[in-house]
Amino acid sequence: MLRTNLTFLSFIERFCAENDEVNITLKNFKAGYRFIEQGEKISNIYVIKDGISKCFISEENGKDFIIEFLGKGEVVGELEAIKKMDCLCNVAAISEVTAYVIPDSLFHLLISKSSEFTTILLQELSTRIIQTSTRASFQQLYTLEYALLKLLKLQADEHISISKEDMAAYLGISVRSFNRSLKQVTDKGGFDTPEFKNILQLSNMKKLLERLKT
Amino acid sequence: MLRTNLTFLSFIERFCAENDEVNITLKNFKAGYRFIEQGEKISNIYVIKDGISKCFISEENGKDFIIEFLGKGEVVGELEAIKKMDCLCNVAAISEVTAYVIPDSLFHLLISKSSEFTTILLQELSTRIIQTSTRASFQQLYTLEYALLKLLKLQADEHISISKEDMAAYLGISVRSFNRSLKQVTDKGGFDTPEFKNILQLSNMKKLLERLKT
DNA sequence: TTTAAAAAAGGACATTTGTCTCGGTTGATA
DNA sequence: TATCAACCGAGACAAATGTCCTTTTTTAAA
Repeated sequence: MLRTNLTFLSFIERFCAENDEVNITLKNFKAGYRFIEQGEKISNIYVIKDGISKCFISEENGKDFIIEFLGKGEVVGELEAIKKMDCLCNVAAISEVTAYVIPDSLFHLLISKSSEFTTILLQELSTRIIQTSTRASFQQLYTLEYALLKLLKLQADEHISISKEDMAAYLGISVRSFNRSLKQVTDKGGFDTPEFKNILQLSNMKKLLERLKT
Repeated sequence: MLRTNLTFLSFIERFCAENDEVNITLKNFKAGYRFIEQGEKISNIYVIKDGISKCFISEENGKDFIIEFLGKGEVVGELEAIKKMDCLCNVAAISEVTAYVIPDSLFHLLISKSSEFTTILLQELSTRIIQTSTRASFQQLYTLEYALLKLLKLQADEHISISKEDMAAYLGISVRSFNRSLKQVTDKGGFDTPEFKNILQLSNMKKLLERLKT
């Protein structure tokens, strides 16, 4: 659920180091800041150097669906550059985020000049298709409880914690349903370790943080 | 829902025409034949020349989820070649299918030697991500009735018809729910045109066909 | 520390979806 | 044509989920 791509990140950092004059900058975003807005035009690609973002689609009925959480080395805006289209999703910082900003002209140049870059990009896009498809299938065909369990375990494994609102949006359900399933899962036991208590407690604090920063 | 990529197809056909010696063959699959099996290893890429296939994931709980219906020019097996992994999905012919079979060595060669090919491939992968994400969001956040309407309209637009089982698997629901929603939709009217009656009637025949061919 | 305001959690009910089952329909065969 | 079998559709009930509203908890201020 938290996607990363260290290969991509090191490529960019090496490229910056080796090309002083190059037109890549670093930007900082505060937690909560939405740095890409669905439907708008962009002319840059962002590569996350640090922090966690969420990439989500806002549907016309007012609901949000989180496509993915993005961590180190993940790219945003490359679909828009390749397809020359308006932004498909919103992207917002969940924690403090630092990102490389790459003009799309340079992005296209890299594709045409560096086969190493192209290979990395093909890998990245492939991984996304695989993950998106696998998840769509999983969430449609398994019970919520099962999906929730998986989500909690992932957070434990990756030592992160995500607000309840975001977890619900990721699962495509209401917060009410989320709470209900959470209770079921915890009642059945298995999650009364200090680690999980921490994750759940942190989930609440995340909300607070988001509010403070906006 | 029925994806096609005419650019890809013409590239391959032109490439074959211009390179007599090239190691690309044509294969035919009868309706119903599953030419790629989830979990197996493959060493070819398939490009559909004619006919319609379905690409689906079989989950461990016995349920299937249809990722996409693939028409002319769509590629299969390229993720597996790029990521060097076992097959993510099953792919089965729905109608009679003709496909170009391309060894993955040639596929990799094309990526490294032809920037035109690479561009087409990047476009294809991007389109897939966009479609998969958009659909996942839509199906999670809208009512079934809404999704069903969209699905029926698409079939009318593209002059195709798909079996009820497959439509249900595409929507990630049981056939029972599918029938229920279908009744709701038709009761509310708007679908009593001859065209839609045809589509629904054909849906039943599709099932019959599938059975005959296996 | 107490109190008021805001937010999160949970109860109650309605709606949706799945499972199991039965009855009617269709098609094949004698 | 009569009969059987397979299949499809839908009823009945159970389980899951959403919406709305009340209760509880948390936060902020006096």
